[in-house]
Formats: sequence, C-alpha cells, structure tokens
Amino acid sequence: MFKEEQIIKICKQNKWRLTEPRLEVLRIISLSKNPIKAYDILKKLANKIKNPKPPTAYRAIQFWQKHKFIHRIESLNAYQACSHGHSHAGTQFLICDDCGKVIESNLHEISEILKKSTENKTFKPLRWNLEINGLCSQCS
Amino acid sequence: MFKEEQIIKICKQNKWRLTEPRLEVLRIISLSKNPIKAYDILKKLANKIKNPKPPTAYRAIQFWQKHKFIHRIESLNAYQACSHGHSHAGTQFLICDDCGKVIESNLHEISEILKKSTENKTFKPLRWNLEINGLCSQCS
DNA sequence: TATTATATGTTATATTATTACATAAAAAAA
DNA sequence: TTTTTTTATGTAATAATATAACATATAATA
Repeated sequence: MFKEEQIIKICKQNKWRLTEPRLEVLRIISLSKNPIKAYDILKKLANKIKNPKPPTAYRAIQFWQKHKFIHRIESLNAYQACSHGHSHAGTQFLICDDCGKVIESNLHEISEILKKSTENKTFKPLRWNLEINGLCSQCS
Repeated sequence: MFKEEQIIKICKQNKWRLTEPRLEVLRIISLSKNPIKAYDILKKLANKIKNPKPPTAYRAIQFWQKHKFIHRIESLNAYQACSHGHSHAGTQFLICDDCGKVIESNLHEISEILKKSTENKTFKPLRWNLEINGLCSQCS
C-alpha cells in the first residue's frame, strides 16, 4: 500500500525517527508476499545489518505496528504490511488455508454490527481483529 | 456452559476417551474465571497429576479444542471453555482491556455478512475468529 | 488372548518474545 | 554551542509458548 517515499514523508511530518533497522524491517515485511514471522524478518535483516538480535527486529515491528503500518496476524504469529489507509480501529483478514495468502479485507459492515450488537450488552468495543480462514479464489 | 456429566455423556456417545489428564485439564479451564494460559494449566495440573510435562497439557488442550469444548483466545495465548453450543464455525470474543474478562459473544449477523461480503470476491470462508477489545460493563 | 490403535510419560528442543543494562545518537534546553 | 534529556540501539541473557521423537502403557477390537 505505502510507497517508501510516503512513509518517509509521514515519518518526517510526525517526527517519528526513521532509523535504519526500522526502515529495513519495513522493507522486508512489505516485500514479503505472505505474512512473515519475526525470526524470518530477523534472518533477512542479517543481510542488511551486522548480526542483528531479536530485540532489533521486535522493536522495529512494534514501532510499525504502533503506527499502523503493519499488522500482526495473530493466528499465524506473523506480520504483514497494512494495505489500507492506516487509520482503522478494526482489522479483517482472509487467510487462505491452502496457499497461505492473507488478504486484508474491508468488511465495513462489521463496524456497524459491533456498534449495534454490543451497545445493548454495554460492552464498549474499541478495536477488533477478525481472522477468517478459508480458500482464496486461486485455491478453491 | 457444559456440566461435567454432560461432557462424560457426550464423550461416551462419541467414543472419545475421557482420560485423567483430559478431564483434569478441562476442569481447570472450566473453573478459571478468565482465559488461562497453557503453563498455568500445567501448574494447576501438578496438583492432580504427578509432575506433568508440557505435552500432557497441550495434548489435552488440543483434544478439547478439536471437539470444540474450549477455544483459544489468540491475542492472549490463552484458553477458555466454550460457552455456547459447541458447533459453530466462527467465534467472537469480547475482551475487556481492564479486567481481562472475556465474553464469548453471539454476533450471529457476522455469519451473514461473511457470506455476503466474501462471495463476490470469491473467497470461501470456512471458519473465523473475531476478537474485540474494549471495556466490559463492569469496567466502563 | 492377541493384535491394533490410541494415549501417555519423558526428554529434548524449537519457536516466539521480553528483560536488563550499557552505549550511541538525536532533540531540546541552557 | 555545549549541556542535558530523551529516544533508540547493541548485546547477552532468559522467559514464555509450543512441538518432536520415541518408549511405554492402556483401551478397543479381532
């Protein structure tokens, strides 16, 4: 979704420090076809940075997550670049059980339902994550 | 949701072997107020079984998950007894950020939406898990 | 009773993630 | 500019979560 120039610009605008490990980690995640795991990020990071340790990867992951440029797919322990405008309270992922591809989806009705369904019960939803497993068009 | 007698009956009916570690693990999870983690289950299991090892807990967890008597809350790495009839393709959890309570919810509209929203895009949903964070009625 | 299938016990190890503390670099204040 | 403060990184250690592999035991079935 985001081009690197955009990222650089957004970081500048917000005065977020775009350091080397952060940039490289974002590149690695963005270039990955499917969600990528922390230790696989770390391995690839080793091509760019001398002998990186887990915290180096995890800190960068955390940074991009915090700013909503990447998401964690909980059921996969893996990370993927956000493919939407990065300001949404909820995430929806369509996970193909066959090829492993993950499509970030935009089921905007979900938001409505949550509001309606939960206000009676007085649970106050702040954010959510929906992970849907099934078969993508390629694989079904 | 399920009483122990019921469980015993269902297992008998289906010829599922209700062994000691399985029964104890289910009890531990059922008695837990909030979702409980594997290694906390293991600790409690030690009160019932001599020096249990991780696979003992994980196998039992897997067994009950497979048969839909417990769910894994992905964002918590924790397990909770199913509080609905145990035959549903999708799960929805309301997770209180404050007290940690997790309510298994029944947003049945979700199912409809998934069918509608994904059939155009030809993704074929088979199962899903929705985890909603927010504040429960007690805490808001 | 013998055979087969299923479950457990146990050791080891893999995978995922964080803590703690020293150092470095950047931003802000003086 | 220099000092101070804040933020980020490097590094070692370890915590937390989960599985593999194989021997043994138990239950189901033939």
